[in-house]
This record gives sequence, C-alpha cells and structure tokens, in this order.
Amino acid sequence: MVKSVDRIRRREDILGAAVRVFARKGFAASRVEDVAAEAGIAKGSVYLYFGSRDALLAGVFESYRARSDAVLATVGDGQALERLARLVGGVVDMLAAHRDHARVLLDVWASAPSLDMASVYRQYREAISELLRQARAEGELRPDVSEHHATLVVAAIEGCLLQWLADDRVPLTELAAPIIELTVEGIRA
Amino acid sequence: MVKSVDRIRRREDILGAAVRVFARKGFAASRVEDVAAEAGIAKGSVYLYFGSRDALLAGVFESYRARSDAVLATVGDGQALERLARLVGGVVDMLAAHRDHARVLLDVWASAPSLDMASVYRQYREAISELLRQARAEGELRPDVSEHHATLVVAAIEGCLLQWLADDRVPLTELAAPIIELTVEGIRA
Amino acid sequence: MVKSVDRIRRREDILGAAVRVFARKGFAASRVEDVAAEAGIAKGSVYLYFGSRDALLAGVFESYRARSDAVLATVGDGQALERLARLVGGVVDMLAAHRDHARVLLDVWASAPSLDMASVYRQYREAISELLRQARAEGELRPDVSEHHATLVVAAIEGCLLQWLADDRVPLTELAAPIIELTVEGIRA
Amino acid sequence: MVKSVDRIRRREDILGAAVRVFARKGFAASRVEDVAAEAGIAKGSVYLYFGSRDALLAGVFESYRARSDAVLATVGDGQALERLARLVGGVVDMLAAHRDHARVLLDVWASAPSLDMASVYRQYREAISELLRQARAEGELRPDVSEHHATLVVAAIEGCLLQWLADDRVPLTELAAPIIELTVEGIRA
DNA sequence: AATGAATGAGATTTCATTCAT
DNA sequence: AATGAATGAAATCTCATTCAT
Repeated sequence: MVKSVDRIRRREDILGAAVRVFARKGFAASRVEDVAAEAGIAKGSVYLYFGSRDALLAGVFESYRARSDAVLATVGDGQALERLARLVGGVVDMLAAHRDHARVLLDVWASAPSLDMASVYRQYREAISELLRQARAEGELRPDVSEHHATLVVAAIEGCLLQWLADDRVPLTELAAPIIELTVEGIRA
Repeated sequence: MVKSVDRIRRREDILGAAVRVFARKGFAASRVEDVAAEAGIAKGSVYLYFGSRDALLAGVFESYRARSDAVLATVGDGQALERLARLVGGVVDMLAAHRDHARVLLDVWASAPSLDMASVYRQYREAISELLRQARAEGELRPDVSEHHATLVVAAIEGCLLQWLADDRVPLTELAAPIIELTVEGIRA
Repeated sequence: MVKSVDRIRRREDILGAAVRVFARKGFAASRVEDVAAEAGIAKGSVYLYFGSRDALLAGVFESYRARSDAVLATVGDGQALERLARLVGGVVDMLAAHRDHARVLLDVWASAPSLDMASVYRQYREAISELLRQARAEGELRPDVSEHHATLVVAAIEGCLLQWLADDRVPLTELAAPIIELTVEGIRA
Repeated sequence: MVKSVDRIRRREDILGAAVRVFARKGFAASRVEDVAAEAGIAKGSVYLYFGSRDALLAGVFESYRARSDAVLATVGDGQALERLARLVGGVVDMLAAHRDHARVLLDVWASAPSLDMASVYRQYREAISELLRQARAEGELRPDVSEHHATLVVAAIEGCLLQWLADDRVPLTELAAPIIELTVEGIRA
C-alpha cells in the first residue's frame, strides 16, 4: 500500500519535472537526462516509471486530459448560458493555472500525432454544442446564432491561450470576461 | 542573372518540399534526406541553399511572414470595420489556401523558440487595434467594446485554424463569415 | 551446519535455474533477473550466491566439469577397450541426460574464453589415449590405428552432441552404439 | 557499375573485419566500433552496409554458407565412396583455411538462434546420406553400416573442428586422413 | 538473509553535416 | 553545382550491480 502510493507519487514527480523541462526547452530539445535532473533522480530511473521518452509526453497529455475532463464535469446547473459561461471561465482558469502544462500541449500537437489533440477540441465543441442546444430550447438564444458557434467559442479560448503562451503580457485571466461577453452574452436572445 | 533566378527558383522548390514533408510528418520526424527526396535532389544539395535543417524551418516561417504581411497590406480602403472584415477574411482565406504551411507553424512554435511567433500575433493585434481605433473615431464602434478585442479577433482566427488543422472536417472557409459576424459586425455601434 | 546446507541447496537451485534460462534463451540474451525469476527469488538475491552474471556461467561450467569428472572416474575395470566403450557410453549418456547443461556449454565456449573448454577436451583425449595405450599393450589394438584416434573418439561424441543440440530429432542415445561400433570395435586387432 | 563494385568490396571488407574481431573476442564482447576500427572506418559507416550489429553476424553466417555450399558442389564424380572422401577432405580443408570464420560459427550457434546452424548440419548429412546410398547401390558398402553413419561422418568433422578451435595444437589438416580412414575407408565392403 | 528501487556506465543506432569527386 | 559516402556527436535505452530497508 505504502509502496504503491510512493510509486504513484514518484511517477507524478517525474511528470511534473517533465512538464517544466518541456515547457522551458520544448520537447524536441529536451533530453531524458534533463527531466531526470529536474526530478533529482538518475536517467535510468525515469525508465522505471515511463517506458520511453515519448511516454513522458503521452503522460503529460493524459494528465492534461484528466484536468480538462474535470473542468467539463463541474459546470454545475442553472440556465444553459450560465453554465456555458462557467465552462468557458473554468477552462480559462484551468489553463491559466497551468501555463507549463498548456505550453507542452503545443509539443503534443507538433510531435505526437498519435496523441489526439483533435479529440480534445471535439470534446469541448460537443459539450458546448449541447449547452447551446439547451439554451435554444430555453429560448435564450438569438435565432441567428451560427451553427458553428461552438467552434468559435473553442477558438476564442484556444486562440487567447496561444497568444498568452507566446507572450505572457497577454493577460489570459483578464481575457475570460471579454471572451464570455463576446461568445456567451453576445448570443442571448 | 539567369543563374540567380534559377537559384531562387531552386530554393523555393526546396522550401516547398520542406513544407510538404514537415506538414506530413512533423518537423521533429522529418529528415533532411526526406526533404531532399521530396524535392528530387540529393541530400547534400539542400545545404547549397540552406545552411542547416533549422534554416529550412526558418525559411518556412519567413515565407509565411511574407504571405501574412501581404495580406495585411491589402485591406484596401473604406470604413474601418469594413477593412477589418476584409482583413479577417483575407487572413482566413490565406490560411485556408495554405494548410501545409499553417501546419508547419505549429512546429515553428514548438521547436523553434527563436522564430518569433509572438511577433506575428502582435503584428496582427496591432493592425486590428489600429482599425478599431479608427472605427471608434468614425463612431462605428459600440462603446462597451473591450480593450482586449483585438486579441479576441486574433484568437477567433487562430483558434479556428487550430481546430481545422486538427480535424479537416472543421470547415475553415465557412467559418470566416461567422468569425466576422461575431467579432466585427457584433461590435458595431 | 544446517544453514550451510541450506546455502548450498539455494546455490544449486539458482544454478539449475540459470541452466534452464541460458539453455532456453542463450547466455547473451539472458538477464540476471530472468534467472532470479526462474529460481523464484529476487534479482538482488542472486548476488548473495554468485558474484556476477559471469560467475553464473562459470558455475554452470564447474558443475559440468564435476559431472564429466565423475563419468571419467567410473569406467570400472576390465580390458582397456571395454573400458573405453564404457567411457564413451557413459559420456554420451551423461550428456543425453543433461541437454540444457550441454547446450549452455556452447555459450561457455562462445562467450567465456577464460572458461577452459580446451582443457575439457584435452582431459577426454588423455583418458582415451591412456586406454588406447593399454589396449595396445594388451595386443587388442589394430596396429594401423592412428595416433590421432583419441581426437577422433572425442570428435565423434562432441560432433553428435552438436547435431543433437541443433536438432533434437538427431537421436543422441541411439548414436552411442554406432559411435562405439565405429571408434572402439572398429579398431580391435 | 564501378560504384556497385566498390560497394560490394567495401561490404566484404567490413565482413572480413567482423570475422576477425568476432573470432578474437567473441561476438558478445565485440562492439560495432571494434569492427569499424578493424575495417579502418568510422562506426557510423558500418551502418551504411549492415543494418545492425546482428546483421554483421548474419552476414558472417551467410558467407560461411556460401563457402560450404561451394565445397558440397565440388565433390566431382567417380565412385560414391571416393566422392565421399573428397567431400570430407574438402570440408576439412575449407574449415582449416578459414579458422576465424569457423570460430565465429560458435557465436552464431550460441547467440543467434534465428541463424539456422541446424540446417547446415542437416545439409551435410543429406549430402553424405545420398553418397552412402549410392555406395550401397554400387555394392561398396559393408552391410552392417549404421543408418546413422552420415551423422557420424559429420560428427567426426565437426568434433575435430571443435577441438582445433579450442586448441590449435590439435592439427586439423592432419586429421583429415584419419577421419577419412575411419569413416569412409572403414565402411568399405 | 532478502528485496527491488535506484544507479550510471556503456552500447546501439541515427542523422545533420561535410567534402572529395 | 551536384552528389552521396563518410563521419562522429549525441541521444535513447538497457541492465549488471549496489545498497538502504
């Protein structure tokens, strides 16, 4: 039991080190040894917890998905557009709280086609589409809202994320409100 | 003279090959030899036109910037919001016409911190901010439009691009209209 | 005392496991951990009984030598050629009874030049030469028998062993009789 | 054409170097770099001609098979037992002329189960069995010759080879005559 | 005595880059 | 200018061995 916990903890430590190193240097320029050094262990020990360098990147992606799923699961209840606003705010806050993690997703994107970033976006779009459908049923939606609106909501979030990652003077947390204003409040009937 | 033209042409051929190869396999998995093969020349010949493998990526980035600058330069005249709508449409069309090129920008992002994606976004934001300022002067802008709106416009474009790159069933060209509707028409006074 | 016996028993268990593992996968492809697993103990425990991985191979060789010496010591008495026939039969039976063990000798040969397979063959040749000398003294030997005959007797045994190890449809035990017929009976005066 | 010849020559050079290195240190202890150094080239260049370290061993085996096949193909004509004698002599001479090569076969045996030493022995046995059948048809064979005699002939050769490899004071070439005397002349009707 | 996590030396292999032809 | 064989630096990964528990 104790051993198992330790093992999980150690794995998470390594993953945390990997996130920091990958965010700092990019995955392509990061060596397994860099991750080990950041985690304070020997190179070979990384392989006791992850089968390969690529598995580290996959692990980062997994842990991002877990966080992402957690956010989607907590929009609570109330009117659909309120829930949508909470969803957008929740995702932005989650990303803002984990900049390194978010940065590494770019490497997942670029270097690991097998890690399915497409499905992450799809999942967001589906959750949002469902909320828009409910809003329409509730009569809260302006009738001229595009069928592509879910894509636009995701785009607003991810596009702001991208600009923040490129330049941290872009204030991601402050952007949550305008994103919601534009993509949620702006479509109320 | 003729030789010089040939040289430029050959360089562009190689760059085109690099774009296709990088888009297909990702930069990290692309070998100089792959690019040479795609261009129909020998590996060593690539080095007659580009100093290194990284220089190929830099070349792709440069040619993207050139295209991007060209689009920004052609918003024409008329009212500010009309020009903004043309800017957005122009960028989206340009990206849609060069999917491989756009895909490679992700690798630029992830693998080449020295290639300044941040400045690309900044340039877009500045052009858009200028147009918004003019629109405000023309009295065309709703007074409550956020100071962050330029960031949101860029986000909408880049966020849609990202989703289209991840999944080509996301219809980038069709998204131009809703993007404009939301981010340009939606802010008219 | 008891502990000492236990220790010896445990050492032999590990050696037996090593023989099975090495025979199955070859020494080069066998890991210390494989041997430990086969013996039902932890990897580190192997080192309580053997100083190194190579020592396991040396141990296998030692135990082969012990068996081999035992066979040479039991040719009993009687006429020299009868004792030679018993020697040949005894060696073949010993090998046939310990196929894994014999298989591992190939790895000793190939991987451990310090383990002296040459001396094993030499010892056989010397024992056989001595018997041939006695047979000659007893007038039992055809006068034209080659001075190299001892080498041929060893060759017949080892050569059959080799073929049996390569392909177990070669019937080693059945070959004992023809070997004796050819190399022992065939040289009677 | 010239390039092709060079390429083949270079491949053979490397293979020759591999034979020498493997014979000297054993395959297990031989590094690709050792082979490269023996061939006077850089480590990486070995990989231009052989896909892996194991491929070097496979190459050695292949070239042994080629030599072996060549010997089997040159027993000429005449009476079956004469041809058998020539076969035996030819194989022994071939082995004696290529001690390093023969030494490496032990590593093939021990380290590369996929390289089929069993088939080499089988091929020898089949060629010899065929000659024995013909000798019987020619009435040259003693009626009591064992059905296993082909195995014994192969054993005599391989067993002498083994002893010579272990100790070069065992005179392989001198042993050809006694081997033939015992295994070929000894079975004449 | 037994364990098995941790170590790190060392081997294989890749591939960007060079350069003789 | 073009080639592609050769190079060797560098990275991944393995696993024998150690040692704290």
